[in-house]
Amino acid sequence: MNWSIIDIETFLAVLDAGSISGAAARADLSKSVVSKRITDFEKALGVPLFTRHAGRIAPTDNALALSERLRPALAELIAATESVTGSEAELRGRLAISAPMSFGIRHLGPVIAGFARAHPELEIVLDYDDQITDMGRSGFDVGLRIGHLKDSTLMSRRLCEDPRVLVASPDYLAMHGPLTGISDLPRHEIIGYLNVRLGELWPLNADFPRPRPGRVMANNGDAMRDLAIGGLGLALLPLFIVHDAIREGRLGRVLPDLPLEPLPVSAVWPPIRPMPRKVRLFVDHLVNAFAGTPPWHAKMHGT
Amino acid sequence: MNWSIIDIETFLAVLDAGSISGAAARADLSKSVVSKRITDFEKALGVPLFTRHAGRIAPTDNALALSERLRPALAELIAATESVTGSEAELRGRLAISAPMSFGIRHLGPVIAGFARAHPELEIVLDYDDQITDMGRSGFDVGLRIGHLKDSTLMSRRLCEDPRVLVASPDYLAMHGPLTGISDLPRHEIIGYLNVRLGELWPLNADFPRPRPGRVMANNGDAMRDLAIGGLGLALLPLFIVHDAIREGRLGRVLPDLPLEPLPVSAVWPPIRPMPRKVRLFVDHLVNAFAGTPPWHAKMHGT
DNA sequence: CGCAGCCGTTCGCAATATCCGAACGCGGCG
DNA sequence: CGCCGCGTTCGGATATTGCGAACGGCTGCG
Repeated sequence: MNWSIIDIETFLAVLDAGSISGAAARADLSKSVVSKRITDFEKALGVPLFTRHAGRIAPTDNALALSERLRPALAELIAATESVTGSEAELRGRLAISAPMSFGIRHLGPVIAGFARAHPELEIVLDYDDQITDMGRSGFDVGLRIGHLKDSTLMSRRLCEDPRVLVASPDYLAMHGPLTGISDLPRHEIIGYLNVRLGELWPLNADFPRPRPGRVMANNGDAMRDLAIGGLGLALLPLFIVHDAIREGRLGRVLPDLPLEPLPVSAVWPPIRPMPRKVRLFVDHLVNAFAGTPPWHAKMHGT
Repeated sequence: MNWSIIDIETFLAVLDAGSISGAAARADLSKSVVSKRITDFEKALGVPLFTRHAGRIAPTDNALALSERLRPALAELIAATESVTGSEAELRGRLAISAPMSFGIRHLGPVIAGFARAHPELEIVLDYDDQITDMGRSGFDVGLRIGHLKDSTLMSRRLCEDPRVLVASPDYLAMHGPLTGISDLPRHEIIGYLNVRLGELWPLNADFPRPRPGRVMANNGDAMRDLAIGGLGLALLPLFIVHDAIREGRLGRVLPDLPLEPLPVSAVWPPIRPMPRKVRLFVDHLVNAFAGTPPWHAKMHGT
């Protein structure tokens, strides 16, 4: 047997990145290293894993089937080695965390930094991306999710709640007319969220009047807010994202009596048994950090 | 993560061998390499895996628990990489075969050599040892077994039958008196088989008269035959082992009407799903090789 | 069309990792 | 006591790995 764990991890990284140079950039390695590892792994297996088209690669069917089998086996191998750190030993290995970008930028940095300082032998990988990652496929240990959970195979724990408000800029309203009741909604556009169709973004009943899909969209809340400030449409956004802009008058809240339920913020993780200690400790850390008054509540009531 | 597959395999090999030098000898490596790999692995995990007592090592509880989890995960990882060789690709990797010594020496050499020639990229590891190996722990892919199978968790396939006969040398009989009926049996000794107590070796009912355990024993059929030729007792042995000595008059068959059923010869393998292709092809090869008249039947009827 | 940019592959070289064998200390045994 | 077998450490030789440059191919743009 002449392949290594690093060969397997490189193979999976190239699959996930879709290219050798992408995987190399993520791992801070040179392209030639990644290319050579893939070639060596193919040679060890005796079958091609990728087809090459003039500087482009595409996975073979064999490669896709192989990855389906390698991921859980590798995860178990890693979990086994990490499980052997007894209850009193310090955390080791890698903790990979995914979180929505806007939430992560604002509220997770110091929380995670505190955890990292408490566990100096633990490697932390943070991925802020609003795109819902498939926990089983992407190799993340823990994710934070805003909204109702759709993947019932994951373990989850509620952290806090995230209220949303419908907003628009004064310029937008001046240009597009009044919005004084729900019957005005269909005459307006709403800025799109790239990762979710309007049907899912707009949380109220199908019978309830709704704005039209807008001609602009973005893949995170900060960008959506800025487009709304720019007068490009309504925006339905978490309060923590628009709080400052509302206070500064760049955005106004519209239809404050809309029956919008707050969204839950939860930690989720794959159902590996036994639960990896690093995951348990991190989730506990999150729960403690968000216990009581969430940060944005404190700020809003302090002004 | 700074351990490798080789670290894991070395760790498991040291556990199985019970010592660093034992594992080094099996792998044809120097002691210092194995010692350093264990130390490096312990360092990577952050916990000791072995306690050291003046040149002796003993596994910690952590080590034993870890190995229970690592073995199946590693086996799956290896099976995954070996599964990707499509139906038309040649076999690769390693096929580890265990078989009883006397049977292996006589009848398996050319069969396995033929298989190895047909699959030049496949590494073959042969272990002839009458001691029953625990397939799940020892890392063998296929085993041959003579006798009724006791491990119902293994997959198995019947190859042929192995008739046994009770024999003694003319010298033994001249010295110890006649053996003309079963009532004479308790007056005689039978040569012991190291891996099996007499209760299991003697296949007939407990009511049935039986010879006494002899003062000599061996761990394989060839040695037992030679002890019988040397006049040290009766011996109950597969026909293929004593066939030549009977023909040459060095041994005589006694009580030919004893109701001894032939023993089944089977191939066994662990229930990995999907069945590794190399195992399937090898078992098919064995079935073909032993189809029809077993080799020892042909020789006996040819004289 | 030419050019720039991006892709993956190959190559030579420097740095790093691995393996070997010798030496050492320890415990058990005769 | 000496011998043996055990595991550990060390220096040196060998093998492996990673880097960066060069290359060819393809695409998009002016």
